[in-house]
Parts: sequence; structure tokens; C-alpha cells
Amino acid sequence: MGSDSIRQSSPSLDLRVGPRRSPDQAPVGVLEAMMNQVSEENRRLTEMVSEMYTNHSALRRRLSYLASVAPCEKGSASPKRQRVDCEKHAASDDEHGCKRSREDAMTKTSKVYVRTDPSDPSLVVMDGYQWRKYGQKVTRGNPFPRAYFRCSFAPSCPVKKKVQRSAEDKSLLVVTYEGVHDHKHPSLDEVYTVKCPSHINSSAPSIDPDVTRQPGVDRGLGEIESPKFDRALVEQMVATLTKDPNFTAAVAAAISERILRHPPA
DNA sequence: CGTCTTTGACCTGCGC
DNA sequence: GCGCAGGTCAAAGACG
Ligand SMILES: [Zn+2]
Repeated sequence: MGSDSIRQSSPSLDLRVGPRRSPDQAPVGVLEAMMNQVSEENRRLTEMVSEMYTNHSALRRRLSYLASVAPCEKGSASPKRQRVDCEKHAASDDEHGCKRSREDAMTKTSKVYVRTDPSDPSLVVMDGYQWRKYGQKVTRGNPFPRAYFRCSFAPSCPVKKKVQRSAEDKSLLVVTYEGVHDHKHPSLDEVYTVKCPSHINSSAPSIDPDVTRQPGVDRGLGEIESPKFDRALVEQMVATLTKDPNFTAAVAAAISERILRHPPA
């Protein structure tokens, strides 16, 4: 739809001259315009994330209030460990006395639900981080195995996650994150902080738009940032991405990390 | 060849 | 102390 506008290459756009540029017929201005476009979308997505964070905080306050008014009780599957259902988003770990022996102060847990294809037996959730599986167990009360992952993006990162298909809803994956990453999100945060000055390396799975955002180089591209065009494109992107469970998982992971890093109140 | 997955063995906490 | 269940280790194999 709006992609027509991208293809219109304005000759006034190729201002930036990189150190190494392939002299083929590739419209550099168009590419930079697209990158600028993507960077703007990325900025909007960040705003969306922070907005979602705000909403989440409000919902959490409300949830804790409701929980304090009417303590949850829904005896369903297993008589013990049922409490976990009530404290699903508990970032504080001192209200229940279960397993806080090893690094108790540093382990913060969060639970994320990801909708996937029920026929897909893999427990891999693409949330942007890099995980290494180190175990799998069949647990009681659930015919589906639980997979154990460790963050392998940074060698010293203490974060672990458990992934298990819900016994009730086969299309639902329950992802339990434990700990806080000691590094940036490889596909979200890093995009906004890492500067890749001379060339674009494509090792990261994400887009890296900020090459055009360095101070002093991205002026003169403002005319492409038509707000109307942006809105249509972003809305289309959002509509597409929200259908993607992997994207949902990535956003959920990013939100969880933000909450864990900056807990409300 | 390095990295990741698989999987059985092992460790640990907890209830009885 | 024993048994059970959850969590982790590590050797072996797969994969690029
Ligand atoms: Zn990590």
C-alpha cells in the first residue's frame, strides 16, 4: 500500500556517503530513506512498549488490589503448587517460601504465555534472546515435557527460562523467565544503543536502523517522514506483527525485562 | 570445528 | 532415612 511511496527515490536524499559503497545501480537514497523509515517505526514501537509498560503497571496494581480483596482459589489440577497461579506476575520473590536458596536475592521470575501451533512439538520461543537448552523433564500433572533454557547471548548472563506447554490449552506455551539479563536485548534495545558506524553487519536478526540516527549525518532526510505515511505503515506492521506469536513473545520478554529492571513503586 | 540439542544420570529440597 | 519430584550436569551426537 504505502510501499509505493518508498520506491519514489528522491534525488535529494543520497546525502550520506559511506566509506565503502558499492557503485552499482542500487538506489542508495531509497535504502537510506527506508532505513530512516524503519528507525522511526522502531522509535514508535519503543513508545508502544513503554505505553504497554504503563498500562501493565496499572493493571498490576489493580490485580494486586483485587487479589488482596478476593484471594484466588480455583482448585483445578494439582492440590499443591496451586499458588503459582495466583502469583503469576510476582516479581518480588519474598511472599512465597519456595526455592529461594541459591541466589535468592538475584532471582526474579516472570511468566509469559505464548500462543503457538499445538501440533508443533518444539518448545522454542523466539523472544529475541539466544537460548541454549540444557535439560528437559516430564513433570507431574502435565503430559507435556518442560524444557530448560539458559541465556547464551552473554556467557555470564544468569537468566534461565522454562518452557512448558499448558496442560489445559495445548496451543499455549508457558514461559517462565528467571533472573535479569546482564546485557541489552539483542534485537530490541541494542538497536537503539549500538552504533555501527562504517558498515551494516547483518549478523543480528534484527533491523538496525540507527545508522542514520547518528548526530550530524541524518539531517536532510526529514522530508520522508510524512506522519500520515508513517501511521499507515506502522498500523499495517502492528497488524501483521501482533498476529505473530514470536513477536508477541519478544514484546512480552522486553516488557518483562523492563519491569524487572525498573519495578514500579 | 564450534555450537547446540538430546537424554540419562545425578543432585537437592521437601514431605512423610 | 526414604522416596519423590524438580532442576542441573555432562557425554554423545547432530548440524552448520
Ligand atoms: Zn541474557
